Amino acid sequence: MALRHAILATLAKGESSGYDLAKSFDVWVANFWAATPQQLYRELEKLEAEGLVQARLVHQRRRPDKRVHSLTDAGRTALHEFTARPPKPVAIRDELLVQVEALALGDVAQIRSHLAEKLSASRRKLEHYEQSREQLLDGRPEEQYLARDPRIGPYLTLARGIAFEQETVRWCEFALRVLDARENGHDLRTARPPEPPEGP
Amino acid sequence: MALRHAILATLAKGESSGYDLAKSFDVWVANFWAATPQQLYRELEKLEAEGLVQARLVHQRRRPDKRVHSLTDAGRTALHEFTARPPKPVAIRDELLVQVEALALGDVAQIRSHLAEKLSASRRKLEHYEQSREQLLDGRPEEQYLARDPRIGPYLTLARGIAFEQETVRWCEFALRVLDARENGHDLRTARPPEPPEGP
DNA sequence: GGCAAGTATTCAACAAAGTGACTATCACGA
DNA sequence: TCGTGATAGTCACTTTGTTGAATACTTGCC
Repeated sequence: MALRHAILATLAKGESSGYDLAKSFDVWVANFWAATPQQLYRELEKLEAEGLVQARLVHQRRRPDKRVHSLTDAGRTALHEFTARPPKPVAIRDELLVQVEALALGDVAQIRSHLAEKLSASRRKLEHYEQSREQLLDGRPEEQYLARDPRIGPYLTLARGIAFEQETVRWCEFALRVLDARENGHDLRTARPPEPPEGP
Repeated sequence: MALRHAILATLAKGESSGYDLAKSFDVWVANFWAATPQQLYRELEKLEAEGLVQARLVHQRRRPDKRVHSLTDAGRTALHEFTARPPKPVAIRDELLVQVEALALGDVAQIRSHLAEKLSASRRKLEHYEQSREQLLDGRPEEQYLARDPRIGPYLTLARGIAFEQETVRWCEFALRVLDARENGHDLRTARPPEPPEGP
């Protein structure tokens, strides 16, 4: 019963269809929770049955009809109660890190290429996040936003996502430098641990 | 079928009992995969049945007997094959971030205290990781380790864990400063985004 | 005019993960 | 000697998550 709260939190920002939700819970987009469309549709049905969410059918001229979901008062209450409970510790499952852990018995060339792919995927994700940030800020200075805008929650989680991906990029670069140096017998003075650069 | 590879990767560092594994897969310890003891014992049974892992019973004088598991050749092969396949994207599930996302409808005071708890938990975890790092390095300079030691895999994943927790600490501090400033109407010039400090 | 790609949702079956309680043994201290 | 806590493992049950479809409409491109 945890995905449901992620859905409620997303609907708190405004009504949306299952399809819209699916896009924002996509693994390539989500910065704090991932889910497949199937999970979302199933959970939305339950939430509706329990009265935490209501749906209305929207006819569209040029597209299939869609069901647009929004929070009910009960949903808002449930969300509030959820935020008051201690959160479960983060669960991270990272197959790439498992592969790196197994480097000694693993296929080093393949792991290198997985690292390289992850690096470019993270860079793309970072660009995407930065765009969302621009949209949220909408030209205003960050300080003003932080001090007053009611959408501070989404801004903070986005900031977390950005920092996480930046860290991922630094770590992939570090790991690749280390592996390169080992293969070529170069010295490692250029392959320092991922000390974060100074921010912008 | 993903936990199994995490188990194989851990056993690649040396044989261990289910109980030992449980400790290193504990949510408070694991830096890339978390699992409960039940999951581990169940998966170990399967791995044994499939011949990827072998177990021997160890009688202990002062403790209950234990079953110590180690990789078979088939297990090593399976692990190698796993590292050659493209990894699934990271899955992160972070209830605290869901709560922060829902800040506008949430219990702000409670969320603040969850952030504060997370902050101190991350600091403890970081201390723990730093100790593991000292143990791995064993007094040698990092460069030498990076260039030659066969346990480079565990070192890299540990480095990732350390960077991740440092990032978590920075973000929690940032979020707490922002919430404080909002509550007190202070200005936010001291609540900058989590720009990483220069490393040690 | 046909086909891919995007929008929008649903079904069925299965695999994996989480919860909570339960059984033991031993060490240590009050 | 009684409880606590660490060690070591098991059972039963429920909830989640994954896989791989199928359906149906529209736009845009070649």
